[in-house]
Amino acid sequence: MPRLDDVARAAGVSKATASRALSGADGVSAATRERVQRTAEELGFRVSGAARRLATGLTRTIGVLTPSVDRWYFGSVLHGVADAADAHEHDVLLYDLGVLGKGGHERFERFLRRGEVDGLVTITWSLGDRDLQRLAELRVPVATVGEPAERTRSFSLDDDTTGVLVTEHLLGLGHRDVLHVSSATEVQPFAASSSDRRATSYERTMAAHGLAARPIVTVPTTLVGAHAAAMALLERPDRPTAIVAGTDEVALGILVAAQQLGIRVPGDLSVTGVDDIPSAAAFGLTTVRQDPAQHGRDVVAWIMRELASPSERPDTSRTTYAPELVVRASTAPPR
Amino acid sequence: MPRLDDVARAAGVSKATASRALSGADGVSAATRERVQRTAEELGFRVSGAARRLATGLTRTIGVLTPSVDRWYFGSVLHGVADAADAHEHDVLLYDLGVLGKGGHERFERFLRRGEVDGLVTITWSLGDRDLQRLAELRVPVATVGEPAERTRSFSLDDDTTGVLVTEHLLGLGHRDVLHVSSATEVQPFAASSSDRRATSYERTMAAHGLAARPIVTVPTTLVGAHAAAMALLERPDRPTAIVAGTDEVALGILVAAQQLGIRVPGDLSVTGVDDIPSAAAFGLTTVRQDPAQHGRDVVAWIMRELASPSERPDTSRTTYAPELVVRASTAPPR
DNA sequence: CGCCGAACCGGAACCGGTTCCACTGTCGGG
DNA sequence: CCCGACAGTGGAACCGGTTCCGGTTCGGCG
Repeated sequence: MPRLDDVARAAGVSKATASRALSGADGVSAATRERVQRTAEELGFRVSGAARRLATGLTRTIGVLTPSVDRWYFGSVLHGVADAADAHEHDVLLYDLGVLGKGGHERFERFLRRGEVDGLVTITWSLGDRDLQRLAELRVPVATVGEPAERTRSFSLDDDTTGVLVTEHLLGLGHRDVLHVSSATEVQPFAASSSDRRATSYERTMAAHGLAARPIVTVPTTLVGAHAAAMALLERPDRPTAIVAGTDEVALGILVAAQQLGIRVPGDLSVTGVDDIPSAAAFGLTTVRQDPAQHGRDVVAWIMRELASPSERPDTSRTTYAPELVVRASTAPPR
Repeated sequence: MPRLDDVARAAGVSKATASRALSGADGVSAATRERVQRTAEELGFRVSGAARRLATGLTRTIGVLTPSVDRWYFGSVLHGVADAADAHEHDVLLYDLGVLGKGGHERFERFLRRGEVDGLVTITWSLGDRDLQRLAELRVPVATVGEPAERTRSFSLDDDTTGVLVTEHLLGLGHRDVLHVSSATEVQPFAASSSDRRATSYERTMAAHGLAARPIVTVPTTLVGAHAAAMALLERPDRPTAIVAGTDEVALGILVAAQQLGIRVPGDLSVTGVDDIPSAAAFGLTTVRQDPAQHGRDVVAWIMRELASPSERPDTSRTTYAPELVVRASTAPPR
């Protein structure tokens, strides 16, 4: 494996010049640079990242702390992060903390001990407020995506509006008896969790129309869990004419349950979700769209800016994305 | 930020001894080791990964090349890889090549130029055979998961049996007119792709029972795509009594289409899938279970073994996992 | 024609660990 | 009692880049 020294010698220059020529720094004549680059190419030279890191102190790596990546939302954010990082010639170091509680925190500790990154993005649910505080002390740009955070910069859907959007939509169709089904957060949230804020925005909207909000029903976040809970819910005698679900997974759980119980959607029941996961389209689910991959790209863009010109005091501002209502076949006027 | 030197000085030993003490190498008395470790702890010392890498030539990192991680299968494998890698104190470097064709290959080239890993796992669809060849020349353990590969070690579901399992199941229920719906592979496969082999195993099973296999129908891999195709398919007059789908996503697409067309499942139509994705349970889909996360853990275990004691010639053996039939409510005897 | 500065380049000092090798002291065996 | 083996330790040479600093060279200007 050829070293920089070899390239330098072969090109008839010093290591210093070879380094400058290859890294694109100036102080090298065009001719020399060209020659060095060609020799490097011929020799099949590859810079040693380790050596470069040691010398510069920069890793050209950004870390991602996330709950299990096998879930759509987290995977999507990660996909966006990877995409943008790659565009900036940076690597992505993945720390999958797994389902919270189950060893996730030890993994986090290991990251703190061992992780070397230039920037860090944490995805919703990964961490509690105290942990975020410790990250902030890491002296690298840290951002959270999926939930507004106190301690760090954050990128997230404007949850205060999602409830308004779907509820208004249903009320506009003539519904009066609208129930909100929220998904249980699996971890102690920072301040008010996404699901809480989505629920609150539903309640606010109902109140604004002089309607009584039904008590929020909370079900598991997974499709299976939501489905099981929905089976019980839909058989209650006081079934509403419309349900605002906190996420698409919950909404789909309800859809499946309804089908199995012979309740027609949207004839007997209207249902809305939030997220616009890929299967939502297939099921004709009316929902609120968000683009997690884009959030991922945006957070990387911010990190890169921060790396290029660090802001004096830690930037803890929040970016919220406007939700977009997507009307499909799961909502209709009540019978 | 304290350096090893500082720790050594504070503990009254040399850098050499401090290094040995902290890295767990022997040649240090228990007392000294304990003392050094305590001082390191007190000073908040963290080894510089960059320096360690430079000195040892080892990155303690394993790379993952994958198509978009926002899809369940890929995300699940990655989850398993991350889990196992963490257990072995290794980091995970993610290279999300994205949807193939769309710049994925340039990303691959970048990886080749820049990626420094001790071991590499590539997930199905990431690469063609020629690329795999180039990876094999990288002098690090390489394994493929999700599909048997010629050039590398591989871990995958035994696709030659999945078709047997579900087809036998349907025939056992009394079905005679069984159709196979396959999903289109998005990239040129190595040899015979998963979907091809699943299809073949269906055909073989039909033949073994003296039944005519219907021509294979191919639909897009995504739920939406499959759904659209299924809408047309199910309205044809020669609708079969049972459908063997190549994946759960396709199966769900069919399920949704059936529901919208008023075709009862399993009354009018039985449907099976493959994968046992999380939502399969909620939909009561009869399917073949596989555990991608486990494959991910296994591949890491292999890499670790290979790192500990490299085999002489490249190990290109294949591990195949026995598929497991999960019977749910989407299959029943034909009417 | 002489002087000055910009452009280019080389030498050498890092970056922070690991590891080979030589050295000391101690202990068991002959 | 002496010698060899061996455990424990320190010195120093790496690993492979980047970058500071100082030295040439050369063109332009007074």
